[in-house]
Order: sequence, then structure tokens, then C-alpha cells
Amino acid sequence: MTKARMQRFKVRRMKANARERNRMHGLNDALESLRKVVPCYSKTQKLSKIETLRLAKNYIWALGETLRSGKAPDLMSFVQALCKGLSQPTTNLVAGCLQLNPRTFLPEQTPDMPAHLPPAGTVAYPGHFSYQSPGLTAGLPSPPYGTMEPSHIFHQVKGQPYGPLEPFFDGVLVSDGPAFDPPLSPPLSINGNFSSFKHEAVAASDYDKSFSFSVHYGGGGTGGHAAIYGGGGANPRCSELQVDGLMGFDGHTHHERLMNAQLNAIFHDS
DNA sequence: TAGGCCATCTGGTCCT
DNA sequence: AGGACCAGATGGCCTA
Repeated sequence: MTKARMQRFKVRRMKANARERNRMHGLNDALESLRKVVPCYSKTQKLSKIETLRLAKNYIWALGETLRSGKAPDLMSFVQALCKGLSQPTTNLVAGCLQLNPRTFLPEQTPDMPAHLPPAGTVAYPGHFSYQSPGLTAGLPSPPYGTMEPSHIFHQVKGQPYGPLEPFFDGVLVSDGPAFDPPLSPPLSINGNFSSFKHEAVAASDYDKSFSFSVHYGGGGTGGHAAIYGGGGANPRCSELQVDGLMGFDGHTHHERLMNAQLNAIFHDS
């Protein structure tokens, strides 16, 4: 290779390297944006790339499942769905963000919860207990955590310090935990997310009635997955929902229109 | 010190 | 030809 050709190669390589750097920076910027919209954003303890993607996937899935079922989940089921497949530190972070009592976070350590059968008429979250974090059994992990205050979980509820669901989580929400960072994430809330569409909270009694998410204990398996993805597809078709025009989609099926109506009944003023 | 995570470089492939 | 994308290699940093 002549000296001139070598020089041209070097220049080309430098330009390619610069482009690749910029490309990766763009990718990282997008990932940082994602970190800020998934639950448990913390400046002090940043989620890794892979954990951010996993958490985002779980978050989307859990929200979609909520939309599909048309029923508000209980907090623990929701968090356990969020934590599926996450590493122990990230699982601990999620627990810390929600200020959950880890003893109630693990199903096998909640004697007052049915350990094998979800209540009748409930929506199962199959396979969402496959990960059992040993760190959680010993108590809350050390700070720093991200934050998801109970007041943010149910922040849209009028006239309630923590929202109408708070009584349901007695013994779950930790009131005297370590000092947390100021809240950074958007509200982690089935109810909060819906209420952000509607700007109106559901009455406490309605939450009571619609609280029907449950957990499917026993390690999942193929049957459990069939339960998740059965009924015509993996995607709960949340895009079909028309919530204040944020998520419109043409081509509603009859079932989707019914679901839409059901969700409207649940999450809109009644 | 090992392992995890990350940024960067590099060469290959595909597309315009 | 040049750019975008991808995956492997490498070295640095941090933490348990």
C-alpha cells in the first residue's frame, strides 16, 4: 500500500470511527430517554442498558395486560410483572423505588396470600415469580434507590394523601425506609397512567371493585404462557384504545370495541 | 481479583 | 463510493 493510499485509509477510518461514536451516542441518548420514562429512574443508580430494556419491556407488557383485562392490578402483581427477568440489584431497585416491604414482595413469604390459586375471575400473571431475589428476603437493599413515592403511585387521586389504594397496601408500603432521592420517574401507576389520560381519578370504591389482578404461582410453564398470550395474540392491543385521543387506531374488531367500552366504563367517570 | 458494564475501534455486510 | 448497521475485540472503570 502506498503512502497516499494508507493516508486515505486512515482518514476514512477516522471518519467512520467518528460516525460510529455519534451513532452510539445517539443510541445512548435514546436509552437515557427510555430510562426516564420507565419506573425507577435514579440519578445515583443508573440502570444498565440491558436492564433498562428489560424493565421497559416488562412495563409495556404489564400496562398492556392491564388494558387488555380492563382491570386495575394490585401493586405487588404489577411490580412482580415489572421485575420478571431482571437482575437482583434491579429487582431490589424496583422494590426500593416503590418502597415495598420485601417480605410481602415475594409470594412464598406472604402467608396470607394464596400461594397457588389465583382468586376466581382474576387475571393471572403467569411466570412472574420465576425470579426470586435472595436479596429481597433479607430486607431492603442499601440505598441509594430511585424513588416512586406512594403519593406518586396514586398521585392523581383527589383528597387522598396516598390515594384510595393505599389501604390495600398496608404492610406493603414501607413507611420508615431509608432516605430516597426525590422522585424522578413519571408516576408508576396503572391508575396514574390512566388518570393521566383522563385527568380524573376513579373513586376508591371503584378501585375496590376493579382490583382483580392476581398472580399465578407455581413457576409458570407453557400452560401459563398460553394463558398470557392466548386469545388471539400476544399483544393486548392497547393501541386500539381511544383514551383522550392519545391512542387511536382504525380497524377495531368487535371485541376491541367491547374492550374499549369496558375500559371507558372503568376509567372514566361513572 | 474477578466479573459486570461501558466506550471505542475495527472489519464485514448491506443499501443507496 | 460512502454511509448505516452490526458484532467481535479490547481496555478502562467500578464494585463485591
